[in-house]
Amino acid sequence: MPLKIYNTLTREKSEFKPITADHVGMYVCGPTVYSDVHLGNCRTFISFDIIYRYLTYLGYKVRYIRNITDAGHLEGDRDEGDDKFSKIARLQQVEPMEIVQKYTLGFHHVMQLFNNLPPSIEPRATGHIAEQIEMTKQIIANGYAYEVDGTIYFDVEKYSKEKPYGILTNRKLEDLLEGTRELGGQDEKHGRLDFALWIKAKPEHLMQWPSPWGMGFPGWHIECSAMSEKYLGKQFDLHGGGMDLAATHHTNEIAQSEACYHTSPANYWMHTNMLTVNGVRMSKSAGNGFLPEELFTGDHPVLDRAYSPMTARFFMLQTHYRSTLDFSNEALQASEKGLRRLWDAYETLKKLVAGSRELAGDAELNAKCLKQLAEFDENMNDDFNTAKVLANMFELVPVINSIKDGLIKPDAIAASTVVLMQEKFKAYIEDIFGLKDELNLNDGKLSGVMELLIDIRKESKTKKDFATSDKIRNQLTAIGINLKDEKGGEMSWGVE
RNA sequence: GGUCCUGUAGCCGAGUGGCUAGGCAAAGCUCUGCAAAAGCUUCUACACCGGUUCGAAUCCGGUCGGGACCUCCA
Repeated sequence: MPLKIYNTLTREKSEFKPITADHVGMYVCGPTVYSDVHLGNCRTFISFDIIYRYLTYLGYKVRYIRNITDAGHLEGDRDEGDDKFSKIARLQQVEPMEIVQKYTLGFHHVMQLFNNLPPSIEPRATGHIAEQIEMTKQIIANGYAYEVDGTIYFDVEKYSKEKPYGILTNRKLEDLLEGTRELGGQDEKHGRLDFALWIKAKPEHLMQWPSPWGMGFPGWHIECSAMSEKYLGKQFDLHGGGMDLAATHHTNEIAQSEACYHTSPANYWMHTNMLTVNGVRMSKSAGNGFLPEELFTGDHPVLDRAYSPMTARFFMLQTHYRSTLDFSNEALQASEKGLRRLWDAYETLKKLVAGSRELAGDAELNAKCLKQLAEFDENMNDDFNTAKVLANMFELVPVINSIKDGLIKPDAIAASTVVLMQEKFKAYIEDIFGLKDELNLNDGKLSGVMELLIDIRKESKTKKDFATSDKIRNQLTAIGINLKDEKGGEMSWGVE
C-alpha cells in the first residue's frame, strides 16, 4: 500500500504524490518565542518529526522548514496594539531580541530532549522582512489589499468573490461573518474578516522596520507565506501545524498565496490534534499549560512524580496524531512501563543470534512474525498510524522473550526472519519513532561494579547462602537497581 | 448561531460492516530457594433509541453527554 495522508483540504485520506519525484517540501508552523513552549506545542513538533523521519525512511529527500516567529504576533485579538515581543520586552526592560533569544534557546533545548531532529532550515520572521514587504506589495498590486494610514489590510470580501476563502475548514463567508464581532466605531478595516499584512508602528514601538508605507512591522500570517515561498517555492507538498491554526492562520496563508501568485501553496495540509488536561485543551491562555520542565521534574499538581522525555514521546506515539490526547499521571505511568517492556525486548532482540536454519522449524509462528513485520510499513502508510505499529511490536515481544528464555527454540523461526526483525525494530524504534536509551547503562565503571556483584551473588546462590544473595539484591533494589534472575542462572540488571 | 470532531472494558487508547488491536492495572497458573522478570491464561467493551443489512463499534436518522474552531494560541 502506498503512503496515504489525511488532507484537511479535502477531508479525506489520499495517496501522497510529491510534486517532484523522490523529493518532499514540507513546512511546519513553528513556535512564537515569547514564552516557554508547553507540552501541547511539543506534541505537534514530535508528530511532524516522526512524519519527517518516516518520509526520509521511505527514501524521499525531504526539505523540512520550521519557522521561528520572532515578530509580528499581536497581543490581543484585533489587529491593533503591540506585538507580543515588544510588550514583554517593555515589561522586563530588555531588548525584544533578548526575549527571542531566551525562548529560542529554550525551545531548541526541549526539542533536543525529545530527540527531535532539527529541520533543514529554521527561518525567522525578522530575517525575512524584505520578502514579506515584497509579497505585500504584490498583493496590493493585484488588488487584494488596501492601505489605511500606514497599515495594510487583506481584503477578504473582495478575495472571496473570486476564491473560496474558508475552503480549508469548510466554512462559508456568511457563516464566518456571523461569528465575528461587529466592527467597532473606531475600526479602520473595510471588512470584519480583513486581516493585517503590515502594521503601522507607533513611535515607541520597539520592533519596527521601514517600508513603502512608513515604519511598521509585519502581520503574523504573511511571514509563513513569505518564508515557505522562499525556501520551498510557490507550490510545495506538505504544510503542517496544530489544528488550532487551520481556521485562521492557514486559511489566511492560502488566501495570501492565491492573491499573490494565483496558486494554492500546499497540496497536502496536515493538522495535529490538541493535547488536553482533564479533557480541556492545553493552552497558554487557558492557564493549564504543562511545561516540559514540570514533567521532567514531576513538579506539577497533576503528577505523582517525574517522567522522562522518552516516556512522553512514547505516550504520544500510542495515539494517532489526529486524535486528542489526554494528559494524566495514570496514562504516563502506563506508558513508562510499556516503553520499558518494549525497550527490554529490543535489547534482547539485538543480542539474539539468528539460527542457522533458512527454513523455519515452526512455519506458523514464522508466518505470524513476518505478517506483523510487514504491517509496520502498512500501518505507517495508513496516515502514520504509529499506535498500530506499536501494537505490532508488542505482538512480537513475547516471541522475542520466549526465544531468550528457551521456551521457543532458536530455529523455530528462520534466520532471515530474525534478521528482518532486528532490522525493522531498529528502523522503527530508533530511526522513525526517534526513541533512545535514556538509562545510559554503558558506563564502564558501573558495569564493572555490577559484574562483580553479580559474580558474588551467583557464588552465594550456588552455595545456597541466600542471606548474602538476598542482601545484594535487596540493597540494589533499594537504590533503584533491579536484578533479574534469568533462566539458566544468568542475571541481568536495570535501573529503575 | 455556524463549521467540525468525539463518546470503546478499571484506566489510556487502535479500529478498514463479518476475521472481535495494543499498553497499563487486576486475577490464576508455570518457572523460581524466595521475589522480581519472563511465559501462558482469564476479565471481551463499543453512550442511548430507531433504521439500512444475512450481518453494525463501524453506514443513516434522532436523543443525550464531552470537546475544538469561528478571537492570540501547536
